[in-house]
Amino acid sequence: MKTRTSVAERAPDGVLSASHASLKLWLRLLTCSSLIEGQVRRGLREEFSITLPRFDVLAQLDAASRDSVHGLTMSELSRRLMVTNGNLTGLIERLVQEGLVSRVALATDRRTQIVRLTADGRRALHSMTPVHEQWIDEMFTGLSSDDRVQLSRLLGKLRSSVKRSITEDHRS
Amino acid sequence: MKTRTSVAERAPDGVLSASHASLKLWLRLLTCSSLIEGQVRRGLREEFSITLPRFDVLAQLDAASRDSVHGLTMSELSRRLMVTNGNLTGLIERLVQEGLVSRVALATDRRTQIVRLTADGRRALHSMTPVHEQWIDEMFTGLSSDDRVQLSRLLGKLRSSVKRSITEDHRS
DNA sequence: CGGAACTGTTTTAGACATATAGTATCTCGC
DNA sequence: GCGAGATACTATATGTCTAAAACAGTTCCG
Repeated sequence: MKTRTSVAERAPDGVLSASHASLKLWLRLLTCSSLIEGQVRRGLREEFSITLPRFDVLAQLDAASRDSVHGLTMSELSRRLMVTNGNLTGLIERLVQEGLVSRVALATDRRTQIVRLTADGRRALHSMTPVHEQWIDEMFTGLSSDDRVQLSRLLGKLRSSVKRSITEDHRS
Repeated sequence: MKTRTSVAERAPDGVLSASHASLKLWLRLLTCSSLIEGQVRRGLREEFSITLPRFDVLAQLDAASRDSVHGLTMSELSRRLMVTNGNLTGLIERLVQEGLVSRVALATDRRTQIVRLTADGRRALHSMTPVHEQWIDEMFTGLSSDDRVQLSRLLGKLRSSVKRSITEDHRS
């Protein structure tokens, strides 16, 4: 994680409230995200003795293989997982030790490493995904079908807004 | 963070799609959260040379003082920040070193430590909050006023749903 | 060809984060 | 009072995580 809260939720419902609208929205988003992530993390640890980052790596590799791509480079993987390259090095190293993932240098460019799921890795992942998905489903039960559609739409819109704000942003 | 992605976003738009609805929603939520958090983290580091967790501590303490509470205990603070007690110990230790926060034992119960903003801490925080809020505002510009109301409502609903799922959950 | 710039990865230093175990203090029932 | 349990916090071990620097291999261009 990473941290969890960012600024106090409670604000006086007076004059300042309106200007804090975005802030409150962000805090609410962060709360949901942290709660869900915490549950998933705990579940993975207790049921499968694996950490969330490692699970994420396996899941991304599996998804990539379904797109008929044979493994991913370190850079591509770190981009998809939204973590830094340096972070990934250690993560993959541990997964290689555990035999869940293989890492081989690309012949045509000896700088790049191609990471793949091993048979063990794929097997392990497939034993976890249904349970993982069930946890998520359970946490979302309070939302109606329409709610989900709306939420998905709004989050998509937010993602675009944030990304635009990031690319335009060249404060430095 | 903590990690960022959890399971691949792309899923075949075929038969399985429907059952992955919650999963996709969760990934979208996590993406938004990670993007925003990353920007805030970067901004705080570049503009103010402070980390997000430390900023969060200061903000929580300030918010608590506005509620006419004189400081917070370690436990209350860790609850509000949604981090473990052990984590907070080191965090506060560093903030005390920097002189932004003070920590004194409660006379009536020598186990509990009361944490407060120092004058320096309050000053530092108040120089950061307007800028911080502006960053958030900017990232949310793509959402209309109505979008925000809806998103806030849906996230509130989701939060309840997740919390209920957590309290009911006694797998072990 | 041969270096300059670029790209892909690893290394390093420091800060978070969790879970678990341990210490100190308080509370309550007897 | 006094011990059992509860509570508040700290210590330890391990695992992310980032930013920045270092390293290695490629490409580009004169």
